[in-house]
Amino acid sequence: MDTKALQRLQLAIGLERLAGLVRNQAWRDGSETALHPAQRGLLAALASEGESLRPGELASRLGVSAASISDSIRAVEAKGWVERAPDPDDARARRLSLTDAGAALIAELQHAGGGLAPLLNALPDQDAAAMLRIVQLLIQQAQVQGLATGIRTCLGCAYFRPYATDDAEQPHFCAFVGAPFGDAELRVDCAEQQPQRDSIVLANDVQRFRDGAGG
Amino acid sequence: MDTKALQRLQLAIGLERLAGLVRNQAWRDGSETALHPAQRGLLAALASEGESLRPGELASRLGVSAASISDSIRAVEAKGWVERAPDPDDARARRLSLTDAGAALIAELQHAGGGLAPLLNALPDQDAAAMLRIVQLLIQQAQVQGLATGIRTCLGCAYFRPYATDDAEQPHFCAFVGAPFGDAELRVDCAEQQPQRDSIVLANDVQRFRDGAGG
DNA sequence: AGACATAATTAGGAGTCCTAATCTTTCTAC
DNA sequence: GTAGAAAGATTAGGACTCCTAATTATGTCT
Repeated sequence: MDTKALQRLQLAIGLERLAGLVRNQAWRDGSETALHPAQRGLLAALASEGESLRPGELASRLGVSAASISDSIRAVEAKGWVERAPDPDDARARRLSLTDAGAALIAELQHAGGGLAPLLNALPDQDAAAMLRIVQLLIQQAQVQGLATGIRTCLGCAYFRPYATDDAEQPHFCAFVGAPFGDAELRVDCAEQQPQRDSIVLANDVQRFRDGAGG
Repeated sequence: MDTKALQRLQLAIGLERLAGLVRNQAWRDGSETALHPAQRGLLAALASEGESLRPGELASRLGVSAASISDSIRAVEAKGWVERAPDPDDARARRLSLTDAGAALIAELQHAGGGLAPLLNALPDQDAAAMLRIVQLLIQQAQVQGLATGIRTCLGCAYFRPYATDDAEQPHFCAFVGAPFGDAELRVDCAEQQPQRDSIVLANDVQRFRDGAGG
């Protein structure tokens, strides 16, 4: 096996174990309020949205099937953290929103940082920024393959202009907020994200983003 | 929320989604042989070991409880991929080994690369190497917190000498194989790994590894 | 020999996922 | 305007991953 293949295999093993860590171990911090990532993600999505969401939106946001989100909704509804209401615009649909208890819980969890935060806080700033950029690349690649289509990253956003400035510290530009920014401010879940209609449009810029050095 | 906290939150969200991708979506590639990460990890551990393993070793290697590994063993045994035999040295224990069918399956899966490989192959070499280094840091941090104790990384190895050479390309040194190497050759699952007895010993070197630049 | 520790398993339960089927409502052609 | 297709949500059924606690058998130490 050549060096590159070995490297990718090691990376795959590492990511696999990290993923297992995230979904099986790290969230069980022993506290009363420990919550499985699926349920936490559901509450977090509602909290970040501020508004109510429909089950279908939630499913695509979280990357699971409609049937699965229905299961998770039942679980968090039974615990009194979300409410279902009919959708005034579409009688087929429902609107989900956080109860006060649910809002308080997710706020507390995000403030406390959760099981993964201690790992990430231990990361040097430079590595955290690098990781954020790499995560964008991986997610974008997943989107190209039809996975993870609901994730609202900068790299998949119509407003994103990678390496559009001359400033090495803040090389990117967001056409929505009209401001330059750097790798450290990249977003993985941006409420203002506008999915690119045509992924070809930014192909060149994305290439530069891939190269990482602004080249 | 300050910039740093926001960044870590975005990173947490991104890793969370990536973890979900790995464990829920990416492995379902539509092929007949698609295998859940838990079962694949079990077979891969046996394959990389070459020898038979005991359930307990497997459990610590994969970071799940003994009861959970028992479940997974039942599943792969029912499919004819592993065999259980009594352990000659300890009548309480069992030895697990791959059947021919199991060995063929895992070899095929690893050759094909699996669901995650296309994402990783799309990553520029430099980013893959950076990622490998960061993954080591995250896993080491997890180990410090008592999670993921069974993962055999360079950073947790008694033979590892980070930044022990003057060569910027191959700054690290492995005292087991007696050779210098770079970030791209870091191992996440090394059969020769010898866990450090005292994590204090290499504290200074690890600090340099954290800083990333060999400084 | 007695006490304790260790290896593995089972029992029981929560919960995440999936596909397929069902029901209702809305959209789209004719 | 109405028939048929499409879309939103749910249920049914099933595989499976996890856990803790209890159980059984075997080792080890004094």
